[in-house]
Amino acid sequence: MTLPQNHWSREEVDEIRSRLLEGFDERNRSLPWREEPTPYRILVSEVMSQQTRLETVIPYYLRWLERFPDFSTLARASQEEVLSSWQGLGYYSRARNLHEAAREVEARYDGELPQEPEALRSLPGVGPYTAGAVASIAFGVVIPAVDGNVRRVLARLLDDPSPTPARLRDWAGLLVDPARPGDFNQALMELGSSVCTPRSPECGSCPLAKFCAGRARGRQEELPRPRRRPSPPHLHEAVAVVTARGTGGLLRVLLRRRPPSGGLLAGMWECPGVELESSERVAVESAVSHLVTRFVAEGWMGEAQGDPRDPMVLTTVDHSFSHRKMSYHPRLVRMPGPVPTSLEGGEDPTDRGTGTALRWVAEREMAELPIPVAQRKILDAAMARLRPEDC
DNA sequence: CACACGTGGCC
DNA sequence: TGGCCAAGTGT
Repeated sequence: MTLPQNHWSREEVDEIRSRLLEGFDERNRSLPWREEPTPYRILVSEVMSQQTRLETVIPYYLRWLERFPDFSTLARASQEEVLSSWQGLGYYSRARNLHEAAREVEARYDGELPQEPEALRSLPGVGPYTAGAVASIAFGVVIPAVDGNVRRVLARLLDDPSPTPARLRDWAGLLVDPARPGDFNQALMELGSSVCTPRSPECGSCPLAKFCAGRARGRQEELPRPRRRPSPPHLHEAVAVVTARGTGGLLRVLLRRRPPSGGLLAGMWECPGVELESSERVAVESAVSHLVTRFVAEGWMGEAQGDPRDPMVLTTVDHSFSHRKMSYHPRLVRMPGPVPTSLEGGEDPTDRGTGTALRWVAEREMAELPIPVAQRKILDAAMARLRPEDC
């Protein structure tokens, strides 16, 4: 392995830095967290940006800052508020970790984010990349920040198809400008996202082309080597969209909260569902029927008598997660109701510490609850189906 | 090291 | 439609 100091001379390292920073200054991209950077805002922006495009992050960031302007506000918020604000961004453990990090900052650091990379690293949701990014951007600590963009740029500069994390850290650490570490790190990332792109990199306009070993061999397009992933499994789920009228004829939907820690979509609300062995129509009908029978037996309809009307078939919703492909097979089940007043908005009497809970949610409350994208689609379709009629 | 963990955009 | 990828982290 080539040692960092043997690859480029001192003068060449200086030139790489100045070329990169020059382009960064000229472009001078305007981003909300660059307006009035504070450690809190930089941390929020970096966590939101994990595995997520900046254009997607910006509106979430702006809303987040209005709702949780500082560590103290975030630390005092409920998990439900936090997840609601994160709803649609994905990787919801980031929100739970950021929430917990804010509480640690309040409790252990007197409300001030620590500057030391190791201290940052110990906060939940802060790994090597985020610690480096926050330390360098918010505090001027001379430390690299290696994300996917930087990895690709370095793989090409060094002509290394599979650079190890240690090698990437060493090279990025050699290059980082001691005078402007935060700007340098961002410049390297922006080069990767705008010029040194995964496909069809624009080497002609790259300020570092003359230093690029991959380019010299004409194989920049093959660097770094992509990891092959097996295609994720395709699963099926029967979904019961159970509705009833409550006080004043207000429409309510029976929703379930997923266990609040660990696992897919932790703490998010959804329509009750059952994983299916087969996607056959009868399997769906049977599963939904079982669910409804159970809800009635558990008293969710209170003293109400009568059977639900025949379930209505809603359009199947296909949704790809990062590691599985789901087909949701929803049925709209209208209960005779009314929802007993004692159950409206109340706690789940059948929650025996499983972490899951059921609740009759008014249509209006759904906007406040953290509900994943696929479930939103199901609920929207169900509400649209109900609206034209009087049920 | 491998895998879980969301969503949206692009081709 | 399907595969790839994005300012990664936790286990």
